[in-house]
Amino acid sequence: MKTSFLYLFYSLPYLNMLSNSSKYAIKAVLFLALNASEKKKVMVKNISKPINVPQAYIAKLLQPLVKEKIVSSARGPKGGFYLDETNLEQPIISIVNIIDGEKRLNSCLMSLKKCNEEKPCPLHNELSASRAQILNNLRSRTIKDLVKEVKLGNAFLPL
Amino acid sequence: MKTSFLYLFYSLPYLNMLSNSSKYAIKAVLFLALNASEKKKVMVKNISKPINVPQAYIAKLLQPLVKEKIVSSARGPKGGFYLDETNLEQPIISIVNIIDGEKRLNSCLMSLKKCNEEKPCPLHNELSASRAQILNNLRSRTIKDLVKEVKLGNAFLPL
DNA sequence: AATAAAATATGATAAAAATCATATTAAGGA
DNA sequence: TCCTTAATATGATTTTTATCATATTTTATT
Repeated sequence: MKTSFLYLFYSLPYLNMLSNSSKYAIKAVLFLALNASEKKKVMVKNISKPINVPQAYIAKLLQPLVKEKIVSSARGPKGGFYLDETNLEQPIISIVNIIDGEKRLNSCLMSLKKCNEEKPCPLHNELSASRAQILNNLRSRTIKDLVKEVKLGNAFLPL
Repeated sequence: MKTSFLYLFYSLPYLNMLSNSSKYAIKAVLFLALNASEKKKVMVKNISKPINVPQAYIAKLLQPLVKEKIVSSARGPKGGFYLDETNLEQPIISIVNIIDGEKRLNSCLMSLKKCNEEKPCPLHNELSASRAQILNNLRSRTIKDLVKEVKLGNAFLPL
């Protein structure tokens, strides 16, 4: 069945739900989940290369994630980043919320400032169903879930 | 069937294929296609309100579209914007190419500067299939097609 | 012809996102 | 204890995107 172009069109508003920074952060976290452990910490430079994000940039993105306990780290020699069990249980959405702030994902899809639950814009209800679905995914899936899916075999890791 | 979160994850790189400006422009053009004609031109201020984009902003976006014959216009009293038959036959992608430039849609999905056809990045081939599909849609569908679909009845117009 | 209404052209400003640089702090190993 | 390694904190810079402002040109109408 041919996908309706309208589908694409309607999805336009979603195309900015995540910032580049969030995407980078997700990539980095997934990379750590797959390649690091408490016994095998990974340094920023060894993260930035494979996921292809400038070192100083990804380093900065990792800071708040460490502070909010999405990622673990250790300084000094033998130091680096990794995920512990608790980290792995965090939902994907927390990464986005930390990097982009809560507002972005929750604001009006049409960027209509005056639009809100009480006074919804024309599209609010129609769109919010599919948005809710996306949000739900981000909320209910943990990093671990993501790792599981990757390992199960759809298999290639987008870096 | 539950959508794999991986699907979402893999689609991350696409989330920036279009700029906001392009989306605004597409909205404006579709709005004109549905509401204007040579006999019933629409002024910028009457476009900007319903599609909810600042007047000066959408005015600026319309200029290059007029110059490239995606949109028609007339100055002075009774002037305004509209689409003629030729305009309606233009593919959606031309809007994007004019507003964002050709580069954006064609550059590496992972924003890898060194990546190109000869020296593709690890993801290039996997991703390029689905990208090709999107591009193909944008290339093969005209504004008229879009209007037709809207009128046929999936029906609501996202403004 | 004069007037007014519209697009057009141009550029200034603001805001956000991305990137770079550097000094500081903590930890391990000699 | 001292040195080195690595994260951390901070902030500066650059680039891109979005927005605003204003003067100019064209055209219909009177």
